Order: sequence, then C-alpha cells, then structure tokens
Amino acid sequence: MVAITIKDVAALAGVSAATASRVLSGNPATSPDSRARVAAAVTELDYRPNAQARALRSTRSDSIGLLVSDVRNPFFADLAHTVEQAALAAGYVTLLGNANERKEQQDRYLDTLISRRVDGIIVAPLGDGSGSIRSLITREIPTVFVDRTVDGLDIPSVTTDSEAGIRQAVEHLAAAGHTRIGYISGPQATSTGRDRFAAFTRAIADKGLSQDHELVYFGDYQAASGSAGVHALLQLRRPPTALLAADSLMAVGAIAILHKLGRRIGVDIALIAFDDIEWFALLNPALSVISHSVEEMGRIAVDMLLQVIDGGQPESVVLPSELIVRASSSTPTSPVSGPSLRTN
Amino acid sequence: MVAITIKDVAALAGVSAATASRVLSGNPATSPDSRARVAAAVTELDYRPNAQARALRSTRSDSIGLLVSDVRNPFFADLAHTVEQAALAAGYVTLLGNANERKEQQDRYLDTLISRRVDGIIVAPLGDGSGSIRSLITREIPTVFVDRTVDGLDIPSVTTDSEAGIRQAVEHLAAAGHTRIGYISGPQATSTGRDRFAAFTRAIADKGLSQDHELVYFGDYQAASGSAGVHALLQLRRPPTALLAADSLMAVGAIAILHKLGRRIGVDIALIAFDDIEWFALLNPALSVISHSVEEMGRIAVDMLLQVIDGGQPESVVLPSELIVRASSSTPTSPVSGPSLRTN
DNA sequence: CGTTTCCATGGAAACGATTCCATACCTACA
DNA sequence: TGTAGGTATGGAATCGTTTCCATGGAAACG
Repeated sequence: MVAITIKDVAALAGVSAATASRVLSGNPATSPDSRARVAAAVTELDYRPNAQARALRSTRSDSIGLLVSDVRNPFFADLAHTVEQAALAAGYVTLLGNANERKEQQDRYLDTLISRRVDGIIVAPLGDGSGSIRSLITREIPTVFVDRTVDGLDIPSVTTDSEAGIRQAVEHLAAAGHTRIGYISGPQATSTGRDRFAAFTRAIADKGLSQDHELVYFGDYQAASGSAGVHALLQLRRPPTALLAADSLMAVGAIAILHKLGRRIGVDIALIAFDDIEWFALLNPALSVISHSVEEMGRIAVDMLLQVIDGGQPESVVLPSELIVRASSSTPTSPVSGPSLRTN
Repeated sequence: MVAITIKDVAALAGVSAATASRVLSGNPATSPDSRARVAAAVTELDYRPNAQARALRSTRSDSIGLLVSDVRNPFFADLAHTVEQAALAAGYVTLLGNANERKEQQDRYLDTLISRRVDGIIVAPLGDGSGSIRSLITREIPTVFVDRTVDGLDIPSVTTDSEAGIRQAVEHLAAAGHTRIGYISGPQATSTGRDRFAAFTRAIADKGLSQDHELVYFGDYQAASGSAGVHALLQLRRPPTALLAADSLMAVGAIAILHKLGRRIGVDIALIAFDDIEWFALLNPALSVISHSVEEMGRIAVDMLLQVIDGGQPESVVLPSELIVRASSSTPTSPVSGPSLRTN
C-alpha cells in the first residue's frame, strides 16, 4: 500500500506542496497554469487527500455524529436517513451510533465522537445530564438534541409535542365509550417516556377515566416489552378495553401477541400507537396512530446543528403531533366491554 | 475551546509526552508510578486523545465504512445495526452512508471513506466495477461485499442464495394452481436484482408456467415502484393471479395499492415477498416470504472484514434462503382465477 | 525610470499524537 | 569492583496536511 501524498502530486505538477494545497482547497491565489497542472497530477495519480492530516491541521473534520437508540426502530431509521442526507448535502459525513437505550453505551459513543473531533453531534439522549453528556457542554462541542431532551441542560433541541396527540387519542377513546385505557409506557429514563406518560395521566384525569395504576405498564421501547405489556395488562381482573402504546416497536409487539391470543384488534380491543409508520396503514385493521414528522425533525436538527457550528444559538423547536384515526380504534365499545360489531 | 493535548497531561503528571503516550496505549515499559500519575492527570483534565493525530501517525483509524442503499429499508436497518454493534465490539466505529441506489452517490461516499482512511469498508455495491469501486482494489483497501456483488471483482462477499427460495416460491404457487405469476423485479444494476430475476425465469420455465414477458415489471427496490408494478401488471389483458416481489419495500408498495384497489390478498391474488420482516407476519392475511438471515449476514461480514484487515483472504459465504408460507399465498386458485373461499 | 502594489509561489512551522533511538539508572553476576 | 543486561525515560523525528511569512517578479503609477 504505497500512500500517495500531496508531495507526490506537487512533484509531478512541478510546484510546491503549498501551491498544490492551495489549488486543492480552491484558494484563489493560484495561477491557471498551476491549477491545471495540479489537477492533471491529481487524476493521474488518483490522489485522495488524507482527511486525518487535514483535520489535524485545520481543526475541522467535516463529520458529525448521530447517536440514536436503535436504527432498527423505523422512527430512528427515518431520522438517520434524513440526517445523513442533509448532512451530506452540507458536506459532512455521518458517524452512526446505536446506544441501544443503554447509558454506558451512550457514554462510550460520546467519548469516541469527542475523540474523533466531530464538528457536531446530534443525539437522542438518554438519562440525566451525568456522564459524557457533561463533557459535551464543558468542551462546548456543538450539540443538538433530537426527539428527546435532558432536564436542566441548555442544549437546543427538536422534539415533538406529545401532549396534543395523546390528549386527542384519549378523548377519542373516551368518546367511543372506553373507560379503562391501558398504557404501555416508554422508559422513564427518557424524556419522551416521561412526557408521554405525564400527558396520558393528565388526559385520563381530565376525562374522568380510570386512573388505576395497574393499567400502566412500563416498557423499554422494544417490541418484546410491548408483548409483555399486553400480557400483563390482559391478566388484570378488570383488563383494559383499549390500549395506547408509546412507540411503534412496542405497538408491533402488542399486535403480535394480540394476534396470538386471538384478540381481534378494533373489535375485542382498541389499539393506538405513537409514531406513524408507513406500514401501520397496511395492517388489517389499519392502525390508528399519533403522527409526527420525522423528516422535518431530521432536517431541522441538521439545520440547527449547522447554526451552532457557525456560532449561532438557535431556538429549540417543538413539532406538533396529531391523532390519525383508523380502524383499530374506531369501534365503539360498551363500558363493560361487551360484544360489538366489526367495521372495516 | 481550549484543546487539551498529551503534553498538558504529561506536564501535569511530571513525565514526558512519550511516557504519557506509552501509559495511554498500555505499553508495558512504564513504571507503576508514572502509570498512576498519568491516569490521575487524565481524569483531572478530562483528556481525550485526538483520534486524528493518532490515526495520522499510526495509520489506523479504528473506523470502518458501511455503505448501503437505504437504511429506511428494514433489511438494511437490521444490517446496519448488526454491523455497527459487531464493529463496536471489535473496537471500531462505523461511518454510515446511504447510496440511495445511485451510482454517483455511491462513488462520492467511497471517495470520502477512502479519504478518511477507514480501516475497511463493507458495501452493498451497485453497478459494475467502474468508478470508485476500482480505487478500492488498486489501493488494496480491505473491502467486503454484503448482500450484493459486482461481476468480475475478486472481493470476498456474504450473499444470499436467492435461487432456492425463489424456486420454492414458484413451485408453491404452481402447486396452488397459478400459471401466470407476476414478478416485480429489482433493478438490474444490482446483482440481487439480476440473480433473483434469473432464478425466477428459470423456475418459471422449469415448471412450464407462462413466460409472458409482460408479467415482469422492473422496479427499483423502493415502495413506490411496487405500487407502480402492481398497477401495470393488473392492467394486462390477462393479469397474473399471483405476485412475487423481489424485496420488502416493493412488497409494501404492492400491498398498499392492492388495498386501495380493493383486491383481497390471499383471496383475489396471492402475494409473496423476498425479505422477511417481523411485521409481515402481523399483516392480515400474514405475508408469505422468502426468508434469509440478516443478522448472520452482518456478523459474518464484520468477521470477514476483520480477517481481511488482518491480511487474511476469507472465502465468500453464501447464506441460504427459504420459503415461509403464510396466508397471503395459501389459497388455491383455479387457473382462470375464479372465485375462491377465504381461509385465514 | 524608480517606486509602490499586487499576486503567485516556496520554505518552514505548526497540528497532536506515536515511535525510534539514545541514555541513565539499577540489578546481577563473575 | 567492573561489566553486562534489563528497564524506564526523554528527545526528536515523523505522519500529511494547512497556513504563516518572506520573496521575487510583473504590473501600475507617478
């Protein structure tokens, strides 16, 4: 592996390394002649500048870090795609990390991102402001929180207003006659887990529905915990007649076990999920969801990060959420959960 | 932003930069005393080594590149997760790129990955061996192809044997009485697109089914082209009674438009998709699929890449595929596509 | 024609680590 | 006691760029 350096290019072009560097970085203080000669040498040698050396000298790495909990979650997959494409358009490459909803892995990734001197970090954070998150602040590394926040940290963020969507969902279910709504919550170590749970609690109270704390199951945003949640909730002496899942993966788990148990969604039990995924509309019955725009979230996050990198202090953005009613929650149920007709 | 370097650490610890470096890299030629002093200085200063400088000097970047077509495709999302986690376990971070099934974007990403001197690259390649792919070889950059290959290039790869699964699918449909099977193909610029199409053609011929070339629609592995394919195939004078989609996204598009057109899957028309996605089993009717193991593919790809980085020459691996019959294809259909009973 | 200005250029010093090489010290052995 | 061998250490070179600074020549101006 013979490494080709800028000196080789300079030698072949008959100029100095300094001039070659100037040509390559588009510095106007270059003659058309040397521009042409260097360009020719570059293609002749198939020269690729060493990004490490460049970054070392210029203290810019042209890379950003994106830390999410799990790309297999369609929400984060969409986010990763949008962020990566927007960053690419702005000349940055994206380092992807999956924290797997585990704080030590988040810290480990933040450490590597700091070591690699990424120009900025977009993170869906987990936990409180302890650990490596603290280092981001003391080092003044441009950071933007996406989807989630961390209490007490003054970092610009793009989040969703869960309140509106969840309130609409609860009101919708209440209007259909449900009084006992089961809630499959996200982990309380995340701001979305806490916020959505709080929104649910408030909405339930405002509507005068059952606040039986047994109706809440605390999951971890993974499919398996959705199944476990349904399992637990259906074993109650007075099981819920409707379910609200705090993210799409737990909804998937819930659907899987409901199928297995032979409970007909939208007939025997109503189901609404947070997060709109293309596929949810294809289910039969189609799934009612609380929708929010991932693409917008990703684009705004990159925009904000670029601003922070440029020394700006963008305002945090809160995006709306909204209930989309489909068949999975459209059947009115009598309060005692009697039999009902199926609609489609 | 005051940068803390190894010299600061060395000064605080009262040793030289060389010794500090030795301590940090675990070199045994260090006294317990300086080890302790350096460790203390590191935590005191919250020192993070500059990965660029380290990489520049040691010609290892401890990073790999992963280039897929689109993380929003659940297959690639799973792959990205597995690869990223396996790489992390081996001490590497992953640079993610989405080529969006476009050759120029693939080339652009390969260029940046080369510039960044990643230690290796895992790519689901697109197109022929022209463009930047060629540079990978001449520069002897450790590379592994995953899911797809490029004809004529001697690069280790992990792929799926599409033949077996597709043959099983065709035989299964033929046994159910289908003679006109529509095929929604992947792009012919990808090896999977070509291989699966060839396998389909062979299977159709062997079974003596209709080889009407109008029954093949060439899509691009995106959902929209699945919809377009169904639309085109159903407009034929003699439309197919069964459909085989070459990937999951096109299957999603197909399902969406079939719903909209009021065609009942598994009743009016049979449907089988390549790629097994957890959610496909949750559809009603559940979707028959040709399944292959993404996790295994990802793990093996990282294993192989590590071998190549170590100077080895691992053998390419071909993983099996297999038909999983579910309700979407289980109803026998009379050759003339008459009415039939619904099973579930 | 002489002086100023401008522009393209090359030499050399960074950037922050690793690593070769030489040295100083200490122990062990004859 | 003198020498060989081992160990911990520091100085300095190095990795491949960018960028500061000085220089030389051409152009422009009086």
